[in-house]
Amino acid sequence: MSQHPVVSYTGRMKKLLTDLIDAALKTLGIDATDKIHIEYTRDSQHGDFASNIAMTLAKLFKKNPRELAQQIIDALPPNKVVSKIELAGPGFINFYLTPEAFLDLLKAINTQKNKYGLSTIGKGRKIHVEFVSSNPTGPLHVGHGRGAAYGATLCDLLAAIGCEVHREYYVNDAGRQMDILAASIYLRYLELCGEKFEFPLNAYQGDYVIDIAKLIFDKHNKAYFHAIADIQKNTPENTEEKKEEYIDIIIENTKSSLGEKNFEIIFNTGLAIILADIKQDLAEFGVDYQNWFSEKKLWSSNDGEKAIKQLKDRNYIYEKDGAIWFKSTEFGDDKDRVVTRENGLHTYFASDIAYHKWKFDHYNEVINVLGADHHGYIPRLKAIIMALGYPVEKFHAPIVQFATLYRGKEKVPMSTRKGQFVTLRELREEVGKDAARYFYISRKADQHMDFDLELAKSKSNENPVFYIQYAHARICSVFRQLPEKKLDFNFKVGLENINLLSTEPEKNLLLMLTRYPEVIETAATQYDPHLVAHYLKDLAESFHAYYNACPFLIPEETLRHARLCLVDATRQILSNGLQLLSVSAPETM
RNA sequence: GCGCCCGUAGCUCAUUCGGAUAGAGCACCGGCCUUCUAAGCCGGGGGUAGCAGGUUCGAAUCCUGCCGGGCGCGCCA
Repeated sequence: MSQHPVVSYTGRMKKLLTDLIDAALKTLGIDATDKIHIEYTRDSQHGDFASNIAMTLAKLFKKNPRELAQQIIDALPPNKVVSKIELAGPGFINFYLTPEAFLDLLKAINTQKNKYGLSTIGKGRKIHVEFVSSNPTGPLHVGHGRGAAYGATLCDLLAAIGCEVHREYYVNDAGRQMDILAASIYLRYLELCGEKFEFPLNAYQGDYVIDIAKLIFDKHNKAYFHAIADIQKNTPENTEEKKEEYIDIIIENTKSSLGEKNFEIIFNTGLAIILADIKQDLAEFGVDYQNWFSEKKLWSSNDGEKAIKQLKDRNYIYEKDGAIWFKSTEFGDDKDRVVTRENGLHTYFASDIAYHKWKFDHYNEVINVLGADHHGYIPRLKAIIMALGYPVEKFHAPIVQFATLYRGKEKVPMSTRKGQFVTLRELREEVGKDAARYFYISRKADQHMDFDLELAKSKSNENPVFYIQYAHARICSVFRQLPEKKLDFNFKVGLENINLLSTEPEKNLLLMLTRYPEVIETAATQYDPHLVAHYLKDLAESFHAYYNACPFLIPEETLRHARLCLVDATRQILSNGLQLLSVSAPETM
């Protein structure tokens, strides 16, 4: 065996048993290595591990599964780790392990410390991950928080299995929504100048817009002032039916009154302040990016035109009704998509073409974490990738479902434009970063989630994250008291006496520990961070049960050392797992 | 209307991508602190997995239909 600092221990115990069964099958003249599947048992009455191999092969060879299972059992080579084998049910083979089977496990955890669980199975994968990418038209709200927590944890998991991960936030710093924001800021500015008028229904109404206007007013006073009548000229009625048209004319008037340069100053001031706020918010949430990708730059750098031209050269671009279209239907999309509008402006979709070309030009895998409202986008994104000639199977777009907010039983209405939302920052301040990070990823991403603010605020102690952290703190406390009680802990002696760890809770805890590397691998490769959250809860549960069943700080030397070996390994795994989730592992609580 | 996601205990969710008697937390009931942190442990009640079929040794999981919920279907972003 070569001496890598980081070793894959994934499925070690499973691998061991797989090898045993494989050997048995070979003696029976059967070659079916890839059919062997070992699983954990739900019930300890079925042993520690089980295999359904006899049932799988029985179907193939038209044999009696129980008879075949018995033959396999009889042919198993002798070994030191299996204490008992049973034939059960329709043909399951159940394995019971000896404590010695876990010797390497405890040794590895003790040696590799916070590196334990890392692997190299993802080595060579260079992955671009885009997540959150909320328009910089306002602060992040709790809906974005889920995407942020999911994306960040996913990235950390992929890095943990050895992938090279590039985290990126796509900044929509061009386009109509940003113009609406600039106009909204300007209107609030005019209010500060003393103008009185009805605010457009479609403008951004949050207080943060007023705050930005105040900054501009404080600095420049009335330098940008134009009469509201100029801004409102030619507008239709300010009604729900005509709100889109209304705001577009407001934008036009604002641009022509202010002039391009001054409009840009307002625009950029708003963008800079909001983007800075988002960056700080995410940083405080433990979410870091390698790059903030500017949509605007895509076009100022000519990448946009180049991407469209590439599609044109491949004959996927045509003209109709004065607009330029992309033949996405050729790649399974419902309808073709406009790239350049009749008015000559490129669409958001055109930016996506250029951006995804850029991604695949620099990375060999692309993950785009999308909010549930963007799921309809996936077919056209795939169309882009296929049309440009990139491998579509290297593109993944996991969907993060919305978190529906509740205040007690009352649903909280959410609208960015109306400024009615609970911000991610508010949530963090109320429930704390640890609880928020854990809670967000504790559910499957494609599962709808109800987020009760009252519960999160008033009873944050009920959050399972505290349960896990408590287990960690308890262990730390045990080791703190070791010297106080004039006792010591010798890891080597503990290992030598590992066979003393024979009680039910000890066996359970050992079995939980062996699962860790596989949980990381599965969570990473299946893009399912929630598996880690649930695993840690289960691990903590096994530990709390052990804690209550067996004392650790006892006079008997050998038993004490053995137990503390197990307890210390548990602390290490709890710490490693929490770190992956960006949740703290406190030593006292 | 079409497309995607989903429907599991009173509530919020798991169920190792087809395995054995479907599990936790919260809530409810009963026990456990002169002993390593009671933010804990042990025990109990609680289920036709939306409904109806199908596939097979075996289905919450795969297929079909129906019912119910969320989201999406612009020359918006």
